[in-house]
Amino acid sequence: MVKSQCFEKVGLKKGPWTPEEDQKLLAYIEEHGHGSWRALPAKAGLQRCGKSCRLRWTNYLRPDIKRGKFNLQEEQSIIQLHALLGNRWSAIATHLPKRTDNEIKNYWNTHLKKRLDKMGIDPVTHKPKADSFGSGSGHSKGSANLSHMAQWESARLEAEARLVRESKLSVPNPPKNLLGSAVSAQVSDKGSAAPTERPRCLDVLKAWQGVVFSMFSVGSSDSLESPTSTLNFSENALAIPLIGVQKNPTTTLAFATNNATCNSGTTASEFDRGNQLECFEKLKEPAQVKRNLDSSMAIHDISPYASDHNEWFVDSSTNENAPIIDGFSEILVCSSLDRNPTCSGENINDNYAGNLEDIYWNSLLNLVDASQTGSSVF
DNA sequence: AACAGAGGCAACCGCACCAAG
DNA sequence: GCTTGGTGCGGTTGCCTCTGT
Repeated sequence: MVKSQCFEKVGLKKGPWTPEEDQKLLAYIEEHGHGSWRALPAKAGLQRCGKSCRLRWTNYLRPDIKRGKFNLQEEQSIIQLHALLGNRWSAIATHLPKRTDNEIKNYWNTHLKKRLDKMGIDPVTHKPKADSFGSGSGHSKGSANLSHMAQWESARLEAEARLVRESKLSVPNPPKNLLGSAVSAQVSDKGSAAPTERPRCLDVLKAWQGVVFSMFSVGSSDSLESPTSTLNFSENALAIPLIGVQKNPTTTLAFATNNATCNSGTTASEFDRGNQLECFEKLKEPAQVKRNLDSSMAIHDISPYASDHNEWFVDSSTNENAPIIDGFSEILVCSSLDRNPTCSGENINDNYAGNLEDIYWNSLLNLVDASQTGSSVF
């Protein structure tokens, strides 16, 4: 199948758009909506191909686009989402209101990628370049679980995308009033369902954020500029939790923060083992974990840009969510029994220890569940 | 002031996917 | 089931601006 590409057509203009062209395109869409992009240029009196018009509209002219510098929160979200989703810029863009996939992609390529690289983090895998996560015999279970989280999130995003398409079909060609509301595929899905709705919080992201991003926050409020935090990786241990350990060796277990059965308030040594096992049984039941995740995703509508957003970012000055991080750290430290005298066989038997990494990741997933109950953490 | 190199970003290109016929 | 048109998406290019010499 050979399609005629728009650039093959003679007489069509390429290159930068002039203000006059912008005006024509804007005026036309404002009046009629875009409808068929292919037919639009002729109707609008533009010597451009439809594709070029669509690109100009979605990346530049759309009224709901925020331009200018990315703030720290946006940067953090991009990094975390990229860790989960890879180069799926449109999916990432759905979680960054008013930012286009193109803009995010450019920002990643020109800023964030280099910055991570400088910090010694592989921008593709989001692991330290001297990989201590999945060392030796391939990836750790943690990586695998993270991968599952990403898969779920991917599935959800795809479902969202389908909804977008469906909603577009049901409301074709929204006219004037489309301006001022979300228009793009990335944004309109939420907008069409409920105009005031913010994009849903990526609950997986929240959990991920709470744990992973602490690595960027240690010792610097502008963590991304701080290469020191990345130097804390040690062999065979997940680095992030270890940072917590270094900060507070007698921390509390809070890895299932809001689950009455599984929760906290006890120190590592006090932690009731029956309680642990009951909790872990729940956590380790994949269907349960997935149900938790699904219901969390279905119920919650907490934007990463909500006013309480900072609650689940690590604030290195106040250490607000340190309990979570430290909780994980405790677990992970205990996963390396030979290195940590506080995790002797008295406290944790071998089988249990063998599953600790599972526990870590399942606990991460459980954090998602915790947010359902109105956690103060999230 | 002039030039060169680097960085940033808008736009292009082509593949992939989907729906309609 | 196949073809075709429309659109979405991610990678890449090339122009413009900034910065250093």
